[in-house]
Parts: sequence; C-alpha cells; structure tokens
Amino acid sequence: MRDQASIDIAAAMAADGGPNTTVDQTIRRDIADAIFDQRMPPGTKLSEARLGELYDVSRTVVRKALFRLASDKLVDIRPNRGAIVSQPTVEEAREVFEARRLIEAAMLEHSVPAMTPADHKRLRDLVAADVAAHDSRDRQRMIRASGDFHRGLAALSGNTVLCGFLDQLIGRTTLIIAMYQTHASAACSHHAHDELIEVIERGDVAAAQRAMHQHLHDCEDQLELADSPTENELAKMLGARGHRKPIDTP
Amino acid sequence: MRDQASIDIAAAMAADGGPNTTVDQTIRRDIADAIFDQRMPPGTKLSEARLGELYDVSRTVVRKALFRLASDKLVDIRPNRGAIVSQPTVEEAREVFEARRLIEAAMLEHSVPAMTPADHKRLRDLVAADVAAHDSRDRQRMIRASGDFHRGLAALSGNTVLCGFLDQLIGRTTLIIAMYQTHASAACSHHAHDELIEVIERGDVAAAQRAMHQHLHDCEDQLELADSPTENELAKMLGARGHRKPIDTP
DNA sequence: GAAAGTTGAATCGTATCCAATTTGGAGCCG
DNA sequence: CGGCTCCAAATTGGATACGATTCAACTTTC
Repeated sequence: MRDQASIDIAAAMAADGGPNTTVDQTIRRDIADAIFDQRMPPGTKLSEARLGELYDVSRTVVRKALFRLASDKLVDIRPNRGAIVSQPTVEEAREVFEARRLIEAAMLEHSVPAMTPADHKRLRDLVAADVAAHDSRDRQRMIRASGDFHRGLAALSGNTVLCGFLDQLIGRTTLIIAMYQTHASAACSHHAHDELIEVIERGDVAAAQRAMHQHLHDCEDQLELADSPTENELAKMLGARGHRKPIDTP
Repeated sequence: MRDQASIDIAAAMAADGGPNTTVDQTIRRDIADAIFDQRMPPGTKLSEARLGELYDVSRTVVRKALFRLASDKLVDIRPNRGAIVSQPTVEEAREVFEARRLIEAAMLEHSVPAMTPADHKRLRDLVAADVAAHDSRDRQRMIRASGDFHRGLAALSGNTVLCGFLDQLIGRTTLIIAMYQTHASAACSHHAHDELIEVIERGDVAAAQRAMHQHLHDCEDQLELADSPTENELAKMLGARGHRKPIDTP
C-alpha cells in the first residue's frame, strides 16, 4: 500500500514535471498551431475517428478539443456533418478587424500612461523578434511574432478579460490572413510596430491610438476582401444567382 | 412521396416554431436563466447525474451543456471535482466592468451617427420595458430588461463579433451582481438609460460615450467590491498570510 | 442520355459501461 | 480525547457500442 502510494506519487511527479497538459489540450494546441502555420487550410475536414487514432485516444476527448476550438471560432462544427477548419466570410473578417481596432486602441488609453521602462524594453524585444522573423523569410515565424507583439502589448493593460478576447481575435485574424492573403505580404509589416512603439514610448496616447488604428486598417487593406472571391464566397455568389443550393447554416 | 414531403415540411415547421433546440441547448439556457434570475447562487454544485435524470437524458449531453457554459465563464469546471456556478473574484469583476466600458463606449462611436429614427424607437421601447420592469419590483425582470437594453444598443452597431463579446460580459455582470450586490438596488437604474438615449438621439457621440462610461461606473460602484469579502476572497487572503495551501490552478 | 429514386458507406450523436480520483467517515494510535 | 491513516461510497473522466443522419455513387425508368 505504501508502495502503491509511492508509485502514485512518482507517476504524478512525472506527469506534472512535463505537462500539466491533458491530452485534449495537446490536441487542441496542435490543431491551432497547424491552422496558424497554414498547414491546415480553411475547410479541411477534421474527422473525429481519424484524430482519435492519430493520438491513440477515444473520440470523446477529440470531441472535447474540437468543441473548445469551435468556441474559439477556429473550427466550425456543423450538426451531423462533422468539423472543419473555419472559413470566415468577408463580413466576418471585416468585423474581426473592426473589433480589434476598437479594443486594441481603447486598451492603449489605459496602458500607455502606466508603462514602465521595463515594459518598454519588453515591447522592444518583441519587435526585435518580429524583425528577426521577418528577415528569416519564414512565414510561420512572421505571423506568430506579429501576433505575439499584439498579445504582449495587450498584456500590459492588465485586463485578462480583454486579453482573452483579443487572443481569440488574433487567432481568427491568422485564419483570415490564411484565407484572403494576396501576394507575398503576409502579416503586418513590422515597420508599423516600430512606429507604434516609438509613439508609445513618448507617452502620446492619442497618437498611439491613431497609429494602432491605421496599422490595423493597413493590415485589412492588404487582404483581398472584395475582388477575387475565394471558393466559399464563389459558392455563395452562385447560390444567389439561381443555383439553389441548400445552405445548412443560415 | 409527396405525402412524405409534406410531412417533413410540417415536422420542420413544428420543430422550427418551437425549438431548433437540441436538448443540450435547452439545459444550457435553463441553467443560464436560473443563474441570471438568481435562483442559482454562485457556488451551487451542478451534478451531472442529477441534471441528467432531471432532463431524462444521459450525462453525455449534460456535460456538453456544462462545457459550453464554462466557456461562457458562467460555470467553473474543476478537474475531478465537478461543476459549480462561477464565483467571480473581485479583480475579475473589475475587469469585466472595465471591458464593458471600453467596448460599449467604443461601439457608440460607430452606431450613434448611423442610427435611424426607427432605431431610436427600438431603443425607447427597450427603455420603456426597463421602466415597466422597474415598477413591477420584480428583480428578475429588472436585471433582464437592463441587459436587453445594453444588448439592443450593441446590436445597432452591426458588429456581431463585438455583440458576442458583450453578450458574454453581460452574463458575467449578472453573476457579479448576484454575488456582490449591496442592499436593494439591484440593476442599473433605468434613469441612466433614459439619459443615455436622450444624448444618443441628439447625435452627440462624445457625450454619449461619457454617459455610458459614467453609467457603468455607477453600476460598479453600487457593488461591494472592496469590504466584506466573500468566501473565496477570504480564502485568498488567508492563503497570503502564510497558510501555504497548494493551488491546483496556477 | 438524363433525372429521379434507391442503396450503401461513412460519420456523427447519444447511451451505457468501466476506471480513476475525490470525499467523508470509521477505526486506530498517540 | 484529539489527530492521523485508511477504507468505502459517490462522482467524474474516458472508452466502447449502437442508432440516426448525411453524402455519394449506383441503378432504374422515362
């Protein structure tokens, strides 16, 4: 019995040492990463059974992960039709950017005046990582570093609730970029981040808000949100022109 | 075959008329309503088995509902210890109110200039319902009507993403009120809503934003967010005074 | 030859079952 | 008599099994 206890303790230690991570969290993170790194394009089917056997786990836990991802709007679960990587519409994309503008600009009002030199350094480090990623020509790194800058800036506001919202929005933005990106220019140019941090260090709230607003607008404008519709948009247009195709999610 | 088609149509009509609602949605809504109406105080245990037999359904679907509620931050699922109605901390409460101030004020900037007379009427109707609820002395109706006003105002911005965020925040606010309300004054006074709509109809964006900011501040100030700590706050304070108690969720 | 109906495979949703963890209390020892 | 250990009941977490729904290909008929 004491043996059993010690074994239990050892097992617990081992489990704690590596991850507090349950399996479903691993799956969730893996899929999210794959989406962010654009290895899983929007629309890819996510079969519960397939994922289950990939991770050698039951469908129950897979479904848990998919549910969580659905609440983060990264995957879309259609009743009786399975889960796919979300295909955000143009309107949704515009709304996400608008929401980001509102939230990120508003957060600056509180965070900019309260920043310490240490905070400024943290931001500069994040921009440096952004630049490095940009130089590496690695799109994954670029997107990730850009997101990390925005996340880090938001974290300085000290409001975890808003950070949670923004976190979701950044994830959705990545998906939107994957879907509507035009030529090579993938993420936000890091120059904008450089400019932004400069204004922030000067403590000029209004200018910082303007810069953030402009920056996000530029990101949105780099996408093809009007012409050259992607597949699902095409389907929508065709549907409106008489090819009555039953839409399941009205 | 035509018979079958007509039957299907009839069934669909019936289903749509009442619920497109699957059982788990019903459970989810019922619990949420119970929380909002303060019939379920924060901390109430939500046993899966009990709920399952109440709705004559398996635990699987109950867990689905609980999971969804957890992602809305209305219930708290502790590993191996079951689900309880969330007990928001004081910091969480402050953050929720701050988030609401930011979001709701920022939304006005877009919605106020774009409102039509019809929109104004809609808002007036909502305020009227609010007043009626207030006169009825029915706390449930008061809270609900107040929330509906904020929801309706947000809907006029046309941004469903932000509306979703605000919807979650309003739900959490209700929970916060249930936990930290002082004497009788439960929800926001409807006078504030009256004032607010007046400024909105004048089209004065800045004034409307100020009014919204002030209104939410007043709501927050009506709560006891400093003295008379509730249980979980007490536990935290004791923990800080040397009683090293291992926290499971760091 | 094309359109409608039918059949079949695959996948999802729910129920039931078994293992793991927590909790409360009984028993034992100091 | 108080505190600790250990065990049993209850509850949650995960796995498997079965029924329902959907999509696609095939057959049949006009």
